[in-house]
Amino acid sequence: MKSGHVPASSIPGEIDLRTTLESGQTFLWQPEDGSHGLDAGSEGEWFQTIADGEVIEVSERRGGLDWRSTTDPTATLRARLGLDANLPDIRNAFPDEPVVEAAKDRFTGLRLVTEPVVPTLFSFILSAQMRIDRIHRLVTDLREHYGDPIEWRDTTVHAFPTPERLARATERELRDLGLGYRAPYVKATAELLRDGGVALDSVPSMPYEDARDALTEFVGVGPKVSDCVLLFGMGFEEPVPLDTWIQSAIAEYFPDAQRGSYGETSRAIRSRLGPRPGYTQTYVFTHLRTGGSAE
DNA sequence: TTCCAGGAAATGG
DNA sequence: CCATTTCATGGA
Repeated sequence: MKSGHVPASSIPGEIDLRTTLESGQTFLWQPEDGSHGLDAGSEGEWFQTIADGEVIEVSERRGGLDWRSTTDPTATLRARLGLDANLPDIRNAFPDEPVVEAAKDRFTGLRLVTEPVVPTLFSFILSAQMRIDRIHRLVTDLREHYGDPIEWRDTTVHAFPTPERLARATERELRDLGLGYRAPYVKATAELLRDGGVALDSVPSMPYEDARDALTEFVGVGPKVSDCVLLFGMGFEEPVPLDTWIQSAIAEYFPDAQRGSYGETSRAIRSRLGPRPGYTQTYVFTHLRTGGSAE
C-alpha cells in the first residue's frame, strides 16, 4: 500500500469531501463507515473508490487530502475531484440570486466532479425515477455482481463492470437486482458500447448542445440524463440537468425562464446562472434537496 | 394505501 | 412537432 498527501496549498479553496461525494454527482465512492448523507462532517473520514483496476482512499486533513492506494492516485484525484479549479473565483462569479447565495453560504467546499464516463453513463441511466441513496445502492450492487475483484487490505473491492460484462447479463438478472424497467436500457446501452454503435470518444470535443443530442442515441438516455453525463463525466460546465428539483426551483425562483421544451428552458436558465451554469446548478440542487430555500 | 423518486420511450394527436 | 401514458421498485 502506498500513501501520501495533497497539500491544501495546491487546492485553491479546499474541498468538502462528504458534500462533494454524497451530493448525487457520483455513485462510485463509499464512505468508510458506510453511512451516507450530508449531515456528518467529513474531516478524518475515509472515502473509497476505484479507478482503472486500482483502489483509492482519501480523507480530508487540514484542508488537504491524505490518500492511500494501490498506486499513486494524485493525478487521478486532481482530475476527478476538480482540485485544479479555483473555487473562490468560481463562487465569486455565481449570479446574485437569493437561492444561489443561500446555497453558497451552506456548502463552502462543494466541487464539481469529473468521474469516469462509462460508469457515469450507467449510473444516470439507473437514476430515472429513483432516489439518490437507491441509485448508489444499485451501482454498488452492479459492481459486486459483475465487476472484476480487486484485493485490498484483506478485503475485496469490485471495479465497475465493463460494457461487455453488462451486455452479457440477461434482462431477467438485471431486473432481479432491482433495476425495474431500466434493465433493458442498461443492457441495450452496454451492447451499443461493446459494438461501437455510438462513438463516445468524439463527444467531448463537440459543442455542448450537439454533445447532448449525441448521447441520447444510447437507450435510456434522454436530455436530462445526457446533461448529467456531460456535466459529471465529461467536464462540460454548461449543462443544467432539468430534474424535478431544478424544475421546481425554476418555477419558484426563475419563473420567467420556463419554456415549452427542455432545450428552450435549458437555454433560458443557463443564461441566468453565471459563466459556469453547471457549477451553479450543483450548489442549488444540493441545497434544495437537503431542505434549503432562498432564505 | 397512496405517493413519489436527479425520466425515457412509446403512443396519439 | 407537442401532450399523455406506461414503465418497476422501495421507502415514507
